[in-house]
Amino acid sequence: MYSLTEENYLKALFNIANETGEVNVAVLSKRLDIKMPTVTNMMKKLSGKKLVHYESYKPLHLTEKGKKEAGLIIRKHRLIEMFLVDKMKLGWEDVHDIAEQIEHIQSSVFFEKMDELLGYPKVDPHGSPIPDKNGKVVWKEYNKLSDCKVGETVKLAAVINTSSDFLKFLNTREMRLGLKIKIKSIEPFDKSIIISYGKRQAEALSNVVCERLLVEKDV
Amino acid sequence: MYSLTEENYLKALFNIANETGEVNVAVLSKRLDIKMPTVTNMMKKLSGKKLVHYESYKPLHLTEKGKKEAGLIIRKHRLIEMFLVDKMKLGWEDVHDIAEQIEHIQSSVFFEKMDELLGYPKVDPHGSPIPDKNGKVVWKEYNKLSDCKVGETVKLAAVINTSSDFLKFLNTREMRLGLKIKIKSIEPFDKSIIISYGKRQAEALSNVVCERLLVEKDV
DNA sequence: GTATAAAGTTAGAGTAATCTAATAAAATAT
DNA sequence: ATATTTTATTAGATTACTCTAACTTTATAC
Repeated sequence: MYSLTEENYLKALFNIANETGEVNVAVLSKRLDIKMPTVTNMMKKLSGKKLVHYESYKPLHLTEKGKKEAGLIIRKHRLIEMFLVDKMKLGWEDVHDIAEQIEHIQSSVFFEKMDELLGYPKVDPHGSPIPDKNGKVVWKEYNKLSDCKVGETVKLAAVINTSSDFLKFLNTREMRLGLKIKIKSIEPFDKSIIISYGKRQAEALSNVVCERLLVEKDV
Repeated sequence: MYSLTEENYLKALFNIANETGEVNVAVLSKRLDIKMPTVTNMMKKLSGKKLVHYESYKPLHLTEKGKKEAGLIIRKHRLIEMFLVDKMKLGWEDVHDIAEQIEHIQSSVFFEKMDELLGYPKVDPHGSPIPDKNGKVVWKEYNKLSDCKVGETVKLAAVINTSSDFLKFLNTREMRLGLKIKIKSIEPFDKSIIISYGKRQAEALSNVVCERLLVEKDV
Protein backbone atom coordinates (compact mmCIF):
# COMPACT_ATOMS: atom_id res chain seq x y z
CA MET A 1 0.00 0.00 0.00
CA TYR A 2 2.25 2.77 1.25
CA SER A 3 6.00 2.38 1.44
CA LEU A 4 7.77 1.85 4.73
CA THR A 5 9.21 5.33 4.35
CA GLU A 6 5.83 6.92 3.75
CA GLU A 7 4.42 5.10 6.76
CA ASN A 8 7.17 6.48 8.95
CA TYR A 9 6.44 10.03 7.85
CA LEU A 10 2.71 9.56 8.50
CA LYS A 11 3.33 8.13 11.95
CA ALA A 12 5.68 10.95 12.89
CA LEU A 13 3.22 13.59 11.67
CA PHE A 14 0.47 11.99 13.74
CA ASN A 15 2.56 11.62 16.88
CA ILE A 16 4.09 15.09 16.81
CA ALA A 17 0.66 16.64 16.26
CA ASN A 18 -0.63 14.76 19.31
CA GLU A 19 2.32 15.75 21.46
CA THR A 20 2.81 19.39 20.60
CA GLY A 21 -0.06 20.49 18.39
CA GLU A 22 1.85 22.03 15.50
CA VAL A 23 4.09 20.24 13.04
CA ASN A 24 6.52 21.98 10.73
CA VAL A 25 9.28 20.81 8.42
CA ALA A 26 12.06 21.49 10.92
CA VAL A 27 10.45 19.47 13.72
CA LEU A 28 9.61 16.57 11.44
CA SER A 29 13.14 16.68 10.07
CA LYS A 30 14.57 16.38 13.58
CA ARG A 31 12.19 13.62 14.63
CA LEU A 32 12.97 11.44 11.64
CA ASP A 33 16.65 12.44 11.44
CA ILE A 34 16.16 13.33 7.79
CA LYS A 35 17.32 16.63 6.29
CA MET A 36 14.77 19.35 5.62
CA PRO A 37 14.88 19.33 1.82
CA THR A 38 14.10 15.63 1.86
CA VAL A 39 11.17 16.25 4.16
CA THR A 40 9.85 19.00 1.89
CA ASN A 41 10.02 16.61 -1.06
CA MET A 42 8.16 13.92 0.80
CA MET A 43 5.47 16.37 1.92
CA LYS A 44 4.82 17.20 -1.72
CA LYS A 45 4.60 13.53 -2.51
CA LEU A 46 2.22 12.80 0.36
CA SER A 47 0.23 15.86 -0.61
CA GLY A 48 -0.17 14.35 -4.08
CA LYS A 49 -1.53 11.21 -2.44
CA LYS A 50 -4.00 13.31 -0.42
CA LEU A 51 -2.43 12.28 2.86
CA VAL A 52 -1.07 15.70 3.87
CA HIS A 53 -2.26 19.27 3.41
CA TYR A 54 0.85 21.01 2.17
CA GLU A 55 1.44 24.70 1.41
CA SER A 56 4.88 26.26 1.17
CA TYR A 57 6.11 27.80 4.43
CA LYS A 58 2.95 26.71 6.26
CA PRO A 59 2.57 24.21 9.11
CA LEU A 60 1.93 20.61 8.11
CA HIS A 61 -1.39 18.85 8.60
CA LEU A 62 -2.53 15.32 7.92
CA THR A 63 -5.72 15.06 5.88
CA GLU A 64 -8.53 12.88 7.23
CA LYS A 65 -7.23 10.12 4.99
CA GLY A 66 -3.72 10.69 6.35
CA LYS A 67 -4.96 10.59 9.93
CA LYS A 68 -6.72 7.33 9.30
CA GLU A 69 -3.67 5.70 7.71
CA ALA A 70 -1.41 6.97 10.48
CA GLY A 71 -3.88 5.76 13.09
CA LEU A 72 -3.89 2.29 11.57
CA ILE A 73 -0.10 2.10 11.67
CA ILE A 74 -0.05 3.27 15.27
CA ARG A 75 -2.76 0.73 16.03
CA LYS A 76 -0.44 -1.98 14.78
CA HIS A 77 2.48 -0.55 16.72
CA ARG A 78 0.60 -0.48 20.01
CA LEU A 79 -1.00 -3.88 19.55
CA ILE A 80 2.46 -5.31 18.98
CA GLU A 81 3.84 -3.60 22.07
CA MET A 82 0.99 -5.09 24.07
CA PHE A 83 1.65 -8.49 22.62
CA LEU A 84 5.36 -8.33 23.34
CA VAL A 85 4.78 -7.38 26.98
CA ASP A 86 1.74 -9.53 27.67
CA LYS A 87 2.41 -12.67 25.68
CA MET A 88 6.17 -12.61 25.17
CA LYS A 89 7.08 -11.22 28.57
CA LEU A 90 9.42 -8.52 27.33
CA GLY A 91 9.95 -5.41 29.45
CA TRP A 92 8.02 -2.23 28.57
CA GLU A 93 11.38 -0.54 28.02
CA ASP A 94 12.34 -3.04 25.30
CA VAL A 95 9.31 -3.22 23.06
CA HIS A 96 9.32 0.07 21.18
CA ASP A 97 12.18 -0.69 18.80
CA ILE A 98 10.82 -4.13 17.96
CA ALA A 99 7.29 -2.83 17.38
CA GLU A 100 8.76 -0.13 15.14
CA GLN A 101 9.92 -2.89 12.80
CA ILE A 102 6.93 -5.24 12.96
CA GLU A 103 4.37 -2.46 12.51
CA HIS A 104 5.00 -2.33 8.76
CA ILE A 105 3.90 -5.90 8.19
CA GLN A 106 0.95 -6.41 5.87
CA SER A 107 -1.32 -9.16 7.16
CA SER A 108 -4.79 -8.58 8.46
CA VAL A 109 -5.08 -12.13 9.82
CA PHE A 110 -1.90 -11.65 11.88
CA PHE A 111 -3.12 -8.48 13.57
CA GLU A 112 -6.67 -9.69 14.02
CA LYS A 113 -5.41 -12.79 15.78
CA MET A 114 -3.12 -10.69 17.91
CA ASP A 115 -6.01 -8.42 18.90
CA GLU A 116 -8.15 -11.44 19.76
CA LEU A 117 -5.42 -13.15 21.82
CA LEU A 118 -4.94 -9.95 23.80
CA GLY A 119 -8.68 -9.61 24.46
CA TYR A 120 -9.12 -6.44 22.37
CA PRO A 121 -7.00 -4.13 24.53
CA LYS A 122 -7.74 -0.40 24.63
CA VAL A 123 -4.30 0.80 25.70
CA ASP A 124 -0.70 -0.23 25.13
CA PRO A 125 1.85 -1.07 27.85
CA HIS A 126 2.65 2.61 28.32
CA GLY A 127 -0.99 3.61 28.74
CA SER A 128 -1.32 5.10 25.26
CA PRO A 129 -4.67 4.39 23.60
CA ILE A 130 -4.80 1.85 20.79
CA PRO A 131 -6.61 3.33 17.76
CA ASP A 132 -9.65 1.36 16.58
CA LYS A 133 -9.93 -0.46 13.26
CA ASN A 134 -10.73 2.82 11.52
CA GLY A 135 -7.60 4.44 12.89
CA LYS A 136 -9.62 6.58 15.31
CA VAL A 137 -8.05 7.22 18.67
CA VAL A 138 -9.67 8.59 21.80
CA TRP A 139 -7.45 10.06 24.47
CA LYS A 140 -8.67 9.81 28.01
CA GLU A 141 -8.25 12.98 30.00
CA TYR A 142 -5.48 12.30 32.46
CA ASN A 143 -3.67 14.67 34.81
CA LYS A 144 0.05 15.05 35.10
CA LEU A 145 1.36 13.95 38.46
CA SER A 146 3.10 17.32 38.58
CA ASP A 147 -0.31 19.05 38.64
CA CYS A 148 -1.63 17.11 41.64
CA LYS A 149 -1.97 18.51 45.16
CA VAL A 150 -0.53 17.32 48.45
CA GLY A 151 -2.70 14.67 50.08
CA GLU A 152 -4.25 13.38 46.87
CA THR A 153 -4.19 9.67 46.05
CA VAL A 154 -4.00 8.86 42.34
CA LYS A 155 -3.48 5.91 40.03
CA LEU A 156 -0.64 5.80 37.47
CA ALA A 157 -2.40 5.54 34.10
CA ALA A 158 0.17 6.34 31.43
CA VAL A 159 3.67 7.58 30.78
CA ILE A 160 4.63 10.31 28.32
CA ASN A 161 7.70 10.16 26.09
CA THR A 162 8.45 6.51 26.61
CA SER A 163 12.22 6.48 26.24
CA SER A 164 13.94 3.33 27.32
CA ASP A 165 16.00 5.20 29.92
CA PHE A 166 12.94 6.72 31.55
CA LEU A 167 11.18 3.35 31.71
CA LYS A 168 14.26 1.74 33.21
CA PHE A 169 14.28 4.49 35.81
CA LEU A 170 10.66 3.66 36.68
CA ASN A 171 11.60 -0.03 36.90
CA THR A 172 14.23 0.70 39.55
CA ARG A 173 11.52 2.46 41.57
CA GLU A 174 9.10 -0.46 41.02
CA MET A 175 6.65 1.88 39.36
CA ARG A 176 4.21 0.38 36.86
CA LEU A 177 0.80 1.24 35.42
CA GLY A 178 -2.09 0.90 37.85
CA LEU A 179 0.07 1.81 40.83
CA LYS A 180 -1.69 3.83 43.58
CA ILE A 181 0.34 6.83 44.60
CA LYS A 182 -0.15 9.25 47.50
CA ILE A 183 1.36 12.71 47.27
CA LYS A 184 2.99 13.46 50.60
CA SER A 185 4.64 16.79 49.93
CA ILE A 186 5.73 19.18 47.21
CA GLU A 187 8.91 21.26 47.38
CA PRO A 188 7.97 24.80 46.25
CA PHE A 189 11.51 25.63 45.12
CA ASP A 190 11.99 23.00 42.38
CA LYS A 191 8.52 21.39 42.38
CA SER A 192 10.00 18.00 43.26
CA ILE A 193 7.61 15.82 45.24
CA ILE A 194 7.64 13.10 47.84
CA ILE A 195 5.20 10.23 47.24
CA SER A 196 4.35 6.94 48.90
CA TYR A 197 3.19 3.75 47.20
CA GLY A 198 3.37 0.02 47.80
CA LYS A 199 6.06 -0.63 50.37
CA ARG A 200 7.82 2.63 49.67
CA GLN A 201 6.93 5.33 52.16
CA ALA A 202 8.92 8.27 50.86
CA GLU A 203 10.18 8.35 47.29
CA ALA A 204 11.39 11.67 45.92
CA LEU A 205 10.62 12.45 42.25
CA SER A 206 11.85 15.47 40.32
CA ASN A 207 9.40 17.69 38.47
CA VAL A 208 10.85 16.47 35.17
CA VAL A 209 9.75 12.95 36.09
CA CYS A 210 6.34 14.05 37.41
CA GLU A 211 5.51 15.85 34.19
CA ARG A 212 5.93 12.57 32.36
CA LEU A 213 3.58 10.59 34.60
CA LEU A 214 -0.15 10.72 33.85
CA VAL A 215 -2.58 9.76 36.58
CA GLU A 216 -6.27 9.21 37.22
CA LYS A 217 -7.73 11.05 40.15
CA ASP A 218 -10.83 9.05 41.10
CA VAL A 219 -9.27 6.08 42.83
CA MET B 1 23.53 -5.53 8.62
CA TYR B 2 22.45 -6.76 5.20
CA SER B 3 19.61 -5.16 3.31
CA LEU B 4 16.22 -6.82 3.03
CA THR B 5 16.97 -7.37 -0.64
CA GLU B 6 20.32 -9.00 0.02
CA GLU B 7 18.72 -11.25 2.63
CA ASN B 8 16.15 -12.42 0.12
CA TYR B 9 18.84 -13.34 -2.39
CA LEU B 10 20.80 -15.25 0.27
CA LYS B 11 17.73 -17.15 1.37
CA ALA B 12 16.78 -18.10 -2.17
CA LEU B 13 20.32 -19.25 -2.95
CA PHE B 14 20.28 -21.41 0.16
CA ASN B 15 16.84 -22.89 -0.46
CA ILE B 16 17.36 -23.65 -4.14
CA ALA B 17 20.70 -25.31 -3.40
CA ASN B 18 18.95 -27.52 -0.83
CA GLU B 19 16.12 -28.40 -3.17
CA THR B 20 17.87 -29.02 -6.43
CA GLY B 21 21.61 -28.92 -5.83
CA GLU B 22 22.68 -26.43 -8.48
CA VAL B 23 21.81 -22.77 -8.64
CA ASN B 24 22.28 -20.59 -11.70
CA VAL B 25 21.24 -17.08 -12.63
CA ALA B 26 18.15 -18.19 -14.57
CA VAL B 27 16.74 -20.27 -11.72
CA LEU B 28 17.40 -17.60 -9.14
CA SER B 29 15.83 -15.04 -11.44
CA LYS B 30 12.66 -17.12 -11.70
CA ARG B 31 12.46 -17.83 -7.98
CA LEU B 32 12.75 -14.19 -7.01
CA ASP B 33 10.80 -12.89 -10.00
CA ILE B 34 13.64 -10.53 -10.79
CA LYS B 35 15.16 -10.19 -14.26
CA MET B 36 18.47 -11.88 -15.00
CA PRO B 37 20.62 -8.77 -15.43
CA THR B 38 19.53 -7.58 -12.00
CA VAL B 39 20.46 -10.95 -10.53
CA THR B 40 23.89 -10.85 -12.18
CA ASN B 41 24.48 -7.42 -10.69
CA MET B 42 23.50 -8.57 -7.24
CA MET B 43 25.73 -11.64 -7.49
CA LYS B 44 28.68 -9.35 -8.14
CA LYS B 45 27.70 -7.26 -5.16
CA LEU B 46 27.33 -10.28 -2.87
CA SER B 47 30.58 -11.63 -4.22
CA GLY B 48 32.24 -8.38 -3.14
CA LYS B 49 30.85 -8.97 0.34
CA LYS B 50 32.26 -12.51 0.35
CA LEU B 51 28.81 -14.06 0.58
CA VAL B 52 28.77 -15.70 -2.84
CA HIS B 53 31.40 -17.35 -5.06
CA TYR B 54 30.74 -15.76 -8.43
CA GLU B 55 32.38 -16.42 -11.79
CA SER B 56 30.84 -15.41 -15.10
CA TYR B 57 28.77 -18.15 -16.73
CA LYS B 58 29.38 -20.50 -13.80
CA PRO B 59 26.88 -21.92 -11.30
CA LEU B 60 26.35 -19.86 -8.14
CA HIS B 61 27.55 -20.96 -4.70
CA LEU B 62 27.21 -19.42 -1.28
CA THR B 63 30.48 -19.03 0.62
CA GLU B 64 30.66 -20.42 4.17
CA LYS B 65 29.88 -16.91 5.38
CA GLY B 66 26.94 -16.74 2.97
CA LYS B 67 25.62 -20.09 4.15
CA LYS B 68 25.79 -18.98 7.73
CA GLU B 69 23.94 -15.73 7.06
CA ALA B 70 21.31 -17.51 4.97
CA GLY B 71 20.92 -20.16 7.66
CA LEU B 72 20.33 -17.49 10.28
CA ILE B 73 17.61 -15.86 8.19
CA ILE B 74 15.95 -19.22 7.60
CA ARG B 75 16.25 -19.91 11.30
CA LYS B 76 14.24 -16.77 11.97
CA HIS B 77 11.72 -17.69 9.29
CA ARG B 78 11.08 -21.15 10.68
CA LEU B 79 10.97 -20.04 14.29
CA ILE B 80 8.35 -17.48 13.33
CA GLU B 81 6.29 -20.07 11.46
CA MET B 82 6.41 -22.29 14.52
CA PHE B 83 5.36 -19.40 16.71
CA LEU B 84 2.48 -18.44 14.45
CA VAL B 85 1.13 -21.99 14.40
CA ASP B 86 1.85 -22.94 18.01
CA LYS B 87 1.22 -19.75 19.90
CA MET B 88 -1.00 -17.75 17.57
CA LYS B 89 -3.05 -20.66 16.28
CA LEU B 90 -2.74 -19.81 12.60
CA GLY B 91 -3.01 -22.58 10.01
CA TRP B 92 0.19 -24.06 8.54
CA GLU B 93 -1.02 -22.87 5.13
CA ASP B 94 -1.15 -19.23 6.28
CA VAL B 95 2.17 -18.67 8.00
CA HIS B 96 4.70 -18.57 5.17
CA ASP B 97 3.83 -15.10 3.85
CA ILE B 98 3.75 -13.57 7.31
CA ALA B 99 7.07 -15.18 8.31
CA GLU B 100 8.56 -13.89 5.07
CA GLN B 101 7.96 -10.37 6.34
CA ILE B 102 8.90 -10.79 10.00
CA GLU B 103 12.11 -12.70 9.26
CA HIS B 104 13.96 -9.49 8.41
CA ILE B 105 13.50 -8.01 11.85
CA GLN B 106 16.66 -7.20 13.77
CA SER B 107 16.26 -8.05 17.44
CA SER B 108 18.10 -10.82 19.18
CA VAL B 109 15.97 -10.53 22.31
CA PHE B 110 12.79 -11.02 20.26
CA PHE B 111 13.96 -14.22 18.61
CA GLU B 112 15.61 -15.61 21.75
CA LYS B 113 12.36 -15.15 23.64
CA MET B 114 10.45 -16.77 20.83
CA ASP B 115 12.80 -19.76 20.82
CA GLU B 116 12.43 -20.09 24.58
CA LEU B 117 8.62 -19.84 24.55
CA LEU B 118 8.52 -22.57 21.91
CA GLY B 119 10.82 -24.83 23.92
CA TYR B 120 13.71 -24.69 21.43
CA PRO B 121 11.99 -26.49 18.56
CA LYS B 122 14.06 -28.46 16.05
CA VAL B 123 11.60 -28.34 13.15
CA ASP B 124 9.04 -25.88 11.76
CA PRO B 125 5.32 -26.62 11.21
CA HIS B 126 6.08 -28.23 7.84
CA GLY B 127 8.75 -30.53 9.26
CA SER B 128 11.69 -28.52 7.90
CA PRO B 129 14.63 -28.32 10.29
CA ILE B 130 15.29 -25.06 12.10
CA PRO B 131 18.96 -24.05 11.69
CA ASP B 132 20.87 -23.58 14.95
CA LYS B 133 22.26 -20.28 16.24
CA ASN B 134 25.25 -20.61 13.92
CA GLY B 135 23.01 -21.05 10.92
CA LYS B 136 23.87 -24.74 10.64
CA VAL B 137 21.07 -27.02 9.55
CA VAL B 138 20.91 -30.81 9.73
CA TRP B 139 18.44 -32.63 7.50
CA LYS B 140 17.06 -35.88 8.82
CA GLU B 141 16.95 -38.65 6.24
CA TYR B 142 13.31 -39.14 5.40
CA ASN B 143 11.68 -41.26 2.69
CA LYS B 144 9.16 -40.06 0.21
CA LEU B 145 5.79 -41.72 0.68
CA SER B 146 6.00 -42.51 -3.03
CA ASP B 147 9.00 -44.77 -2.35
CA CYS B 148 7.28 -46.88 0.31
CA LYS B 149 6.03 -50.44 -0.21
CA VAL B 150 2.59 -51.92 0.23
CA GLY B 151 1.96 -53.01 3.80
CA GLU B 152 4.37 -50.57 5.41
CA THR B 153 3.22 -48.28 8.21
CA VAL B 154 4.95 -44.91 8.34
CA LYS B 155 4.72 -41.59 10.12
CA LEU B 156 4.26 -38.29 8.23
CA ALA B 157 7.35 -36.25 9.11
CA ALA B 158 7.53 -33.36 6.67
CA VAL B 159 6.07 -31.86 3.53
CA ILE B 160 8.05 -30.67 0.52
CA ASN B 161 7.23 -27.53 -1.43
CA THR B 162 4.86 -26.03 1.09
CA SER B 163 2.49 -24.11 -1.15
CA SER B 164 -0.67 -22.88 0.45
CA ASP B 165 -2.83 -24.87 -2.00
CA PHE B 166 -1.06 -28.13 -1.23
CA LEU B 167 -1.40 -27.59 2.52
CA LYS B 168 -5.09 -26.77 2.13
CA PHE B 169 -5.47 -30.02 0.21
CA LEU B 170 -3.89 -31.90 3.12
CA ASN B 171 -6.23 -30.09 5.51
CA THR B 172 -9.28 -31.38 3.65
CA ARG B 173 -7.88 -34.91 4.08
CA GLU B 174 -7.18 -34.26 7.79
CA MET B 175 -3.52 -34.99 7.21
CA ARG B 176 -1.01 -33.44 9.59
CA LEU B 177 2.54 -34.07 10.79
CA GLY B 178 2.91 -37.11 13.05
CA LEU B 179 0.06 -38.95 11.35
CA LYS B 180 0.48 -42.74 11.12
CA ILE B 181 -0.21 -44.00 7.63
CA LYS B 182 -0.56 -47.55 6.31
CA ILE B 183 0.02 -48.21 2.63
CA LYS B 184 -2.77 -50.49 1.43
CA SER B 185 -2.07 -50.71 -2.28
CA ILE B 186 -0.14 -49.09 -5.13
CA GLU B 187 -1.53 -48.77 -8.66
CA PRO B 188 1.31 -49.78 -11.04
CA PHE B 189 -0.06 -47.72 -13.92
CA ASP B 190 0.11 -44.19 -12.43
CA LYS B 191 1.78 -45.01 -9.08
CA SER B 192 -1.19 -43.59 -7.18
CA ILE B 193 -1.67 -45.26 -3.80
CA ILE B 194 -4.42 -46.14 -1.35
CA ILE B 195 -3.64 -45.47 2.30
CA SER B 196 -5.46 -45.76 5.60
CA TYR B 197 -5.02 -43.53 8.64
CA GLY B 198 -7.10 -42.30 11.57
CA LYS B 199 -10.74 -42.92 10.77
CA ARG B 200 -10.13 -43.03 7.05
CA GLN B 201 -9.86 -46.56 5.71
CA ALA B 202 -9.16 -45.93 2.03
CA GLU B 203 -7.85 -42.59 0.82
CA ALA B 204 -6.42 -42.38 -2.67
CA LEU B 205 -3.40 -40.15 -3.25
CA SER B 206 -1.77 -39.37 -6.59
CA ASN B 207 1.94 -39.87 -7.10
CA VAL B 208 2.39 -36.11 -7.35
CA VAL B 209 1.09 -35.81 -3.80
CA CYS B 210 3.09 -38.78 -2.51
CA GLU B 211 6.34 -37.33 -3.77
CA ARG B 212 5.73 -34.30 -1.61
CA LEU B 213 5.15 -36.25 1.59
CA LEU B 214 8.18 -37.28 3.64
CA VAL B 215 7.78 -40.09 6.14
CA GLU B 216 9.69 -41.95 8.85
CA LYS B 217 9.73 -45.70 8.59
CA ASP B 218 10.43 -46.92 12.13
CA VAL B 219 7.06 -46.35 13.76
C1' DG C 1 12.37 49.03 11.19
C1' DT C 2 16.46 47.07 9.80
C1' DA C 3 19.76 43.17 10.84
C1' DT C 4 20.25 38.60 12.02
C1' DA C 5 18.71 34.05 12.70
C1' DA C 6 15.78 30.29 11.74
C1' DA C 7 12.98 27.81 8.70
C1' DG C 8 11.91 26.36 4.14
C1' DT C 9 12.69 25.64 -0.82
C1' DT C 10 15.12 24.77 -5.26
C1' DA C 11 18.57 22.61 -7.91
C1' DG C 12 21.58 19.12 -8.70
C1' DA C 13 23.81 14.84 -7.40
C1' DG C 14 24.34 10.05 -5.29
C1' DT C 15 22.95 5.20 -4.01
C1' DA C 16 20.35 0.92 -4.15
C1' DA C 17 17.61 -1.78 -6.71
C1' DT C 18 15.20 -2.42 -10.54
C1' DC C 19 14.22 -2.51 -15.71
C1' DT C 20 14.83 -3.02 -21.23
C1' DA C 21 17.60 -3.67 -25.34
C1' DA C 22 21.49 -5.42 -27.32
C1' DT C 23 25.24 -8.59 -27.31
C1' DA C 24 27.96 -12.68 -26.06
C1' DA C 25 28.71 -17.33 -24.39
C1' DA C 26 27.24 -21.99 -23.58
C1' DA C 27 24.21 -25.73 -24.39
C1' DT C 28 21.23 -28.27 -27.47
C1' DA C 29 19.38 -29.98 -31.71
C1' DT C 30 19.54 -31.33 -36.31
C1' DA D 1 29.54 -29.00 -37.67
C1' DT D 2 26.51 -25.60 -38.00
C1' DA D 3 22.10 -23.52 -36.52
C1' DT D 4 19.15 -22.56 -32.87
C1' DT D 5 17.90 -21.96 -28.26
C1' DT D 6 18.96 -20.96 -23.67
C1' DT D 7 21.64 -18.63 -20.44
C1' DA D 8 24.35 -14.76 -19.06
C1' DT D 9 26.42 -10.20 -19.41
C1' DT D 10 26.96 -5.28 -20.64
C1' DA D 11 25.21 -0.76 -21.22
C1' DG D 12 22.11 2.62 -20.24
C1' DA D 13 17.73 4.26 -18.20
C1' DT D 14 14.30 4.61 -14.24
C1' DT D 15 12.39 5.06 -9.52
C1' DA D 16 12.47 5.99 -4.61
C1' DC D 17 14.82 8.13 -1.23
C1' DT D 18 18.46 10.50 0.36
C1' DC D 19 22.08 14.25 0.49
C1' DT D 20 24.72 19.13 0.04
C1' DA D 21 24.96 23.84 -1.50
C1' DA D 22 22.77 27.89 -2.59
C1' DC D 23 18.95 30.79 -2.25
C1' DT D 24 14.39 32.62 -0.34
C1' DT D 25 10.96 33.49 3.01
C1' DT D 26 9.49 34.15 7.65
C1' DA D 27 10.42 35.06 12.46
C1' DT D 28 13.17 37.27 16.12
C1' DA D 29 16.13 40.65 18.27
C1' DC D 30 17.74 44.99 19.19
